[in-house]
This record gives sequence, C-alpha cells and structure tokens, in this order.
Amino acid sequence: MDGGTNKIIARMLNQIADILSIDDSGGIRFEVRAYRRAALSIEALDEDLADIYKENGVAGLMEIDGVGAGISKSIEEYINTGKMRKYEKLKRKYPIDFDTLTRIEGLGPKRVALLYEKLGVTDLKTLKRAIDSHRIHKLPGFGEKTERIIADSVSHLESDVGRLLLGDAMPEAERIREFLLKSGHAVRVEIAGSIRRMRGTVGDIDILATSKRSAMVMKTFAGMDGVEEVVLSGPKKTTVKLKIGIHCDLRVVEEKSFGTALQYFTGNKFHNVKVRTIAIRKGLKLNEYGLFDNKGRNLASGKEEGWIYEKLGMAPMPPEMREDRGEIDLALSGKLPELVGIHDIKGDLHTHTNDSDGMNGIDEMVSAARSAGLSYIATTNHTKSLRVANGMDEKRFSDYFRRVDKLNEKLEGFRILKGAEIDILKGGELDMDREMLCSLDCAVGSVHSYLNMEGNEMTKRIIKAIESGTINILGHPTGRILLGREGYAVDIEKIADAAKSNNVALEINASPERLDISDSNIMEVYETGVRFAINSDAHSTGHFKNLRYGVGTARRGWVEKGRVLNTMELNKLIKILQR
DNA sequence: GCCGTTTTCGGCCCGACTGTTTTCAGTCG
Repeated sequence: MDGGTNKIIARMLNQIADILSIDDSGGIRFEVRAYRRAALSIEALDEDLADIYKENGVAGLMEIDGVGAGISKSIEEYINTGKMRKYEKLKRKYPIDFDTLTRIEGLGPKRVALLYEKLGVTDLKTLKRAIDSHRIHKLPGFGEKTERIIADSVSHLESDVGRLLLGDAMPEAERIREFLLKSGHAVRVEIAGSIRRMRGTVGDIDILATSKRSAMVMKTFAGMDGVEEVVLSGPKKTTVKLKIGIHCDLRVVEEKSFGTALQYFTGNKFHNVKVRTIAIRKGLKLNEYGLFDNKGRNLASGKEEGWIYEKLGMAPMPPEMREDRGEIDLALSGKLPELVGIHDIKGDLHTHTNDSDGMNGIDEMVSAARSAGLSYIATTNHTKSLRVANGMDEKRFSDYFRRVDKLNEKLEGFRILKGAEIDILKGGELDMDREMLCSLDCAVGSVHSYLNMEGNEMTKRIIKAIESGTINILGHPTGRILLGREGYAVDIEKIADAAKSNNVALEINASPERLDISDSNIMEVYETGVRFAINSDAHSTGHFKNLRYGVGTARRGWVEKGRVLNTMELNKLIKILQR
C-alpha cells in the first residue's frame, strides 16, 4: 500500500507543473501536461513508489504511465536524498503554496504568481490579508467581481465540503433527472460524469439533456429545489451549487449530438483524450457535438454512444471501465470482458435482522429481498463479541435458526440461508463454536475490532481465519470507510491467494460508505482467480437497493459474472458453500 | 517531458464561460 511517498511526490510534480506554466512561452505547455499526467498517475497508484524503486529501480518507475526517463530520475533522487533539485530550484523562485491556492475558484498558477509578485501572497493566510486590504481588484486581469469570487471561495474552502458518497449523490442526480424530464422542456436527460462511472465518491453531479429550447431547460434547472446558487450560466452550460454541498453541471445539446455528448460528458478526462487521439489517427475529429470527417461532416449525427466506439474499432465501452486503466487497448484488441450486471445478482449473502442490529424482522427482510428481484438471502447476524451490535451467542442463533426453518417451509421460490457474520478476533480466531460454525449455510468472517493493528499482523490475522476452513466469505476485507478512514494496511494479494486456495470469496460490500474491497483492490487480486460476493450488508429493508453500488464497484474492477458467488442459482451455490 | 500499428522526432484533445477586454487570457472539466 501507498506509504505516503506517492502523495508527496505527486504534489511536487504538480507544483513543478504549476510553476512551469506561469511562463508558457516557447511550447512548455506540453511539458506542463507531462508533469500533471505523471502526478495523477502516481496519485492513483496502489503501490508505494519507494517499494517499486526498491524492487525494480528506475526501470520499474518508468513502467508507470506517464513517467519517463526524466521524471523517474527525479523520483529516484527524492527517494535517495529526500530532495528533488528541479523542484527546489523552481520553488526558490516561487515559494508559494500552489497546492492550496490553486484550489480556490478563479485562481490558477498565473494569477497565483501575480498575487505573489505584486502583493506577496504565498498561502491562505497572506491571501486573506490581501483580500481584507482590498488590493486584489486593482491588479491587471483582476476586477471587483474576481476579488469577491476569491473571497467567497476562501471562506468556502475553510468550511470544506469536498466530495459526496456515490450513495448520496446518485439519488440527488436521479431526482434532478426526473424533475427536468417532467418539466417538458427536455427530451432526453441522462446522468453522466463520475456518477455514471460509479465512482465511490464524487466531486460534482453532471447532467446531460437534449432540447431545442435550451434556455427554458437552463431556467428550470437554475430554479429547481435544492439549488443554493447559480455559479455560472450560459446557453450551453449551467453550473449550480446544490444545498447538499456540491456543484451540479447541466449541459444541453441538440438531439443529434446526444451520443457524442454523452460520451464526452461521461469521461473520464484521460479516457476521452485517448479516444479522441484514436479518432485523429483515423483522420476524424471527435468532440461533444459529433464525430467529424475531414470535410466537416458529422458521421455520428443521431447515433447512440456505443456507435462511436464501434466506429473507432472498439466494442461499446461500459462507463465503469472508462478510467484510462488499459481498457482502450483491450477494446481495440476485441477483448473487453463481459462484466457482471445488476440482473445477474440472484441473492444476497450478507444481511442483518433486528435479532442483532438490523432494523427489520426476518419476514420483512424476505419480502424486501423478493421485491428487489432476489431469490435467496443469507441472514448473517453478528456474533457474541460484538456487543455494540447486539451480537448473538450460540443459544440465540439456535433459536433464531429454528424460526428460519419454519419460515423456509412456508416460502415458495425463495430460500433463507442460515448464516452469521462471525467476528474475526484479535488473534484470527473466530467468534463461534466450531461445531455451529460448520453447520451454517453461509459464514461471513469480518474484522470489527483492533482496527489499528499493523499491516503484517492484520494480514496474518485475516489469513488465519481464512485458513480455518470454516468461513465462506471475507466480509468488507479492508475495513475502509469512504470519506472516513483508510482501510487496514493489509497485503490484499496475499489474502486473495489464501482465499482462493481455501475456497473463500472476497466480499464486495455494497454499502455506500464501504464499497469494500475497492475497484483497484479488485484489479490487484483478479489474476489470483479468487471469487467475489457482492453483498448489501443490509441492516434494513431499504438497503437492498445498495446492491447496485456493489455491482458498480465490481464493474469498475472489471469483474465477470462467473467470478461472483451470488450470481449462481441456489442449488449450485449450496454445493460451493459446503465445507 | 512523454511516447510510438503513420513517428526515436515531432507531435501532444477540445470546447465553454467569465471578467476584463475591445479580441482574449485564464480557468475549468
């Protein structure tokens, strides 16, 4: 896992880009772009740069996307000496906290540099002083309005709203979509951007609409419930700030541009750059309005999004894969995987009832599961050590299972599997009698205590539980909480290897604040051949709808249907769960 | 500075909006 070096180096590379871009005469802008690209690539890395360097040296570093001879040398220098000369030299000229200052609306590297040269602004504190003394608006290129925007943005930054969970942003986006459709001014309305790509957290909401009356759509949008203020508005694009704390962009295009606009507006940015580059190679030009040949004719007029990929020699690309992680090469060679879909999910193997810490009784959970289209669930209440969650001892489980038996007799076309979410104790032991443990239909083992354990120890603890031969699924394997805490620093590949050999599935927990394991973890372990289980961890009847976020996470990790335990029909599943 | 099924040199995605301009630079995605 990333030990912190990556963030520091990424920040240095970004600041090099900032400073270089202050004077962009003489074609330096491509160098700037190269530094930014490398920085982003490094931020997204799961492995620590220091480890990569230790194992494979500069050659290893150069394998990272966007890192070539120059930047790899700089990284090497930093790892060995704790310093990067290029960075130090540039910083001497501009000793400015670009990282913070460029996060302020309306401020990019050039304006930040000007603020430094004219007013001595180097960080948030000195910027606030400049704002208070009312000197910014006199600078060339600035004005009264810009000064006010900067002042607003500074106070906003201090109250930091940041990102939202997908599980919070998606319902809001759907509400907006429905509202715009009902208004009658828009023909088609789609959610695009990172929500469509199912990223676990999102920084804004992107909506695309088609209409001949774009002004009316914009007006409807700006005036709808939930809008705090209009940030910018033009005939083609409007941005509002929502009361839930993030921005929402609306783009309106003509009907004939819908496919290309959706492709463009879904992103991500780097995926789009690659797709457009492929278009150029074929003598075409792709933008949000169409795919144009050299005579300026729009070949994509009226076509759907999938057509664009096909025209460029690829199969239609699932939105969840569009992260520039190798999906384009895969598509060009005709090898895009068949991803698991929400309709493949036959059951849910991690749910709770009000017998431990759930909100609803088993009968209510069953009918909610049936409404969600499932044909089985495992109820997996907590075990005795987890007192805060009203964990159950063996006696209570026995009583509970008798009730389940009776209920199962009455059910047709649906089955409740007798399960438990068993605490993996500090030393890797399981919090249930072995006899009862082995009699369960479905055993989920999870860590809920001593979360700050050192990585190696936690890895051993989890592997010991896996090797007990008594659990079927490792629940929320890394314990991460999105926007909350990092996962345990476990060696996920070692865990996956052990899980594969012991016929244990790794959970993809669909709870919006978990989405654990993550898409990048999935990609790391996929080669081991380990199975996954996409579970809601439902604590109430309303939580089954979260399964879609788990499926989204799986798709982001390129998971195929055959690798997911709960896509199986019940009979086949039961055989696999036996141990 | 990076990169290669047109290339180891010569390219590098493309457009929207705003404020301060008087035709555009800076910022953003």
